[in-house]
Amino acid sequence: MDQAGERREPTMRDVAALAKVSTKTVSRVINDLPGAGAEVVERVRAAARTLGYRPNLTASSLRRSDKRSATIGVLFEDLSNPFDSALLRAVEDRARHSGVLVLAGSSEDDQSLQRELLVSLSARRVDGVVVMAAGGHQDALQQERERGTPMVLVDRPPTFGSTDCVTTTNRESSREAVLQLASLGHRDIAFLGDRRTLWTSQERYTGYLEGLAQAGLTLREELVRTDLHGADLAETAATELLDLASPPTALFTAQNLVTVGAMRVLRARDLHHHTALIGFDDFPLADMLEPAVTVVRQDVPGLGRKAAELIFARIGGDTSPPVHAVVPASLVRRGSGEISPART
Amino acid sequence: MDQAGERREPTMRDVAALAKVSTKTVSRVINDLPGAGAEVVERVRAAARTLGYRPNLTASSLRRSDKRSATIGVLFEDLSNPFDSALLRAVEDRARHSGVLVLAGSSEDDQSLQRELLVSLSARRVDGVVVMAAGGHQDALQQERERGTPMVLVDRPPTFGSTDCVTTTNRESSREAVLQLASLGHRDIAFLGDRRTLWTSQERYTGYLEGLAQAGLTLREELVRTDLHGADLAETAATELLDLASPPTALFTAQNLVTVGAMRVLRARDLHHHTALIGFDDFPLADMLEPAVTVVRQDVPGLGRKAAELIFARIGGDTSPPVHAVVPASLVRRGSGEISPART
DNA sequence: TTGAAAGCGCTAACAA
DNA sequence: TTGTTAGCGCTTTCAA
Repeated sequence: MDQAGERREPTMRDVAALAKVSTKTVSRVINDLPGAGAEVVERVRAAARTLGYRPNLTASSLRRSDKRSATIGVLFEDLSNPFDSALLRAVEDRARHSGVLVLAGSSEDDQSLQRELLVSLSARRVDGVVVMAAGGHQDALQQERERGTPMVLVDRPPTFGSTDCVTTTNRESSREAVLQLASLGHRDIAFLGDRRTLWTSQERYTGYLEGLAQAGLTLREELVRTDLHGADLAETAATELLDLASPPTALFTAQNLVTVGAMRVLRARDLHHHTALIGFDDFPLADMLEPAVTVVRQDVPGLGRKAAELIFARIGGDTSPPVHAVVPASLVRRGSGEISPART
Repeated sequence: MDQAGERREPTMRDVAALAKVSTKTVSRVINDLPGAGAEVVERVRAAARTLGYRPNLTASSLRRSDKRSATIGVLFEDLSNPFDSALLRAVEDRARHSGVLVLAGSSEDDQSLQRELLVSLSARRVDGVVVMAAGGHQDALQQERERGTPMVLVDRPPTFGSTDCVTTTNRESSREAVLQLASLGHRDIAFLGDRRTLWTSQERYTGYLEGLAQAGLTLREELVRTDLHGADLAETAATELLDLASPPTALFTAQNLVTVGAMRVLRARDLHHHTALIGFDDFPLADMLEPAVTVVRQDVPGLGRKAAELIFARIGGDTSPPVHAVVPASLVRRGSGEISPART
């Protein structure tokens, strides 16, 4: 008895044999190249259909002179994070228009994992990569870039030259947030930030300092808490801040989960209508909380589109000097950032 | 002047030449295969390093007898959706352990787009696919499956046999939610659901009906609203329901965005502490709202892990009969579902 | 332990 | 318009 499942996958040769033409002709038909008679085209198409022929892009890109795989790599920190997945989606949409597929991976902000994934992508000969660089040195990225792989960094800039990047207005928007709080009369504005090794954290902190300076306020070192990786650490920090003899009347939380942690504490102490709060990064339902949360909103689809645009330009052969594109974020006033300090 | 960028990518041949061995020996070293003298291994490694050689998986998988690409495809509805991206992440984690990369795409619940993406994956000879089937017929999926491509459906079952799938307890958990509301004395429980073409919507509606029946309640047709695709439509529907002469005292919202839309309306009418609400699908900050929202929570990482486990088993050669795995969801009581009806 | 020859499925370069 | 030959970078097969 024949086992039906054991049929060999049909190739161009099989199609050619059935259509009584050469493989080259089949190739022309499959790829819609000119120089094939209308009648022959039909015969080849019919043969392909009969056999259930599927083109093999792997074999094709191996032989083709441009060596394109029609695939790009995306290496973000955590694909389940809303920011990362929104970016991925934006890149994917652009890729689809070029018939390009996306190989996606999460590097968990781990250098060696990022290096491994990069090697994996490299072995598959992706046409380019969009990367959220893991903290620390970027040797692996630089090395891959110098091999000639088109590369765009998002969210964080390269520590080496020669590659494009797309970031948001971390510093300027943070400054704006602090100025907003200061304009309401707040003089004791706390800063709660994520890991200091992150470029974005540093930028947001610098913006905070600039805001204070511009508003003529003095920095109170004890109101600055950093390395708050996760909502739990943020809760602890917020608790300590509010326990100070002279607690802050406003909080600037420089990251998503930090904002959530701080909110929990304010709520637990029933201070959420008395202590002002502005967070960096928008989040779902921020408008449904009480009070609704004022945030700095990044233009995530905009970041993704720009990154995609750049990588495809480079893949297309653009050799102009590297670009650092900055996509503006905006302050979304919802209430929590518009609370004035209690009169003294 | 030489253009440094014009160097040809080194191949195994180049490495072989430099190490003064055959390409076969290089192949053995690169793939850590036995049968290579310790001394030769070192010479080859050194040569590879000197030249900056990168193995070409594309060429390798073309020639190799198993034809594996060490790549799987993931085709979900929308990768920027938290449910989808959490699933992707779970699959990716499992894939990484096998040195497999993930080609990811969003089909937007569009059949023809799904078909196109499937063809793209197929052309790249992925070793298997994990798919969230788009609504309507599944001809393309079935066809691909019947070619022999290992396939696991998630969230929604296949309309054809012969393939694995992983879903959640849509019906049972919906029944449980309705029974919870009924046990508090609610007799007028509304159902607000997503598109009726979705299998999950149908299942959740069936669970709703079962819950009513089991509680001895009569179905009031006017309390059932379906095809609410997006928060806006849900808002409209909720408004209409609350405008009824005899409005519902409890809402069962069978999808994420529907829950959000309903909440907005309850809040706008200041009914959020008086009308009970249970939603299907958890969402971030559901516990920070007032009242905190009671939901049916799917075990998303569990779904993803199970799907990954199945696809890798099939890729590994498992030919046992197709499985329909069901991952239990759980009712998370937070407050909004524990509101009793006003006394009459 | 090592290598020579053939060929995976396809396209480039040329010729007819 | 169509076909022939060679070869992409690698692994298989088989021989040394």
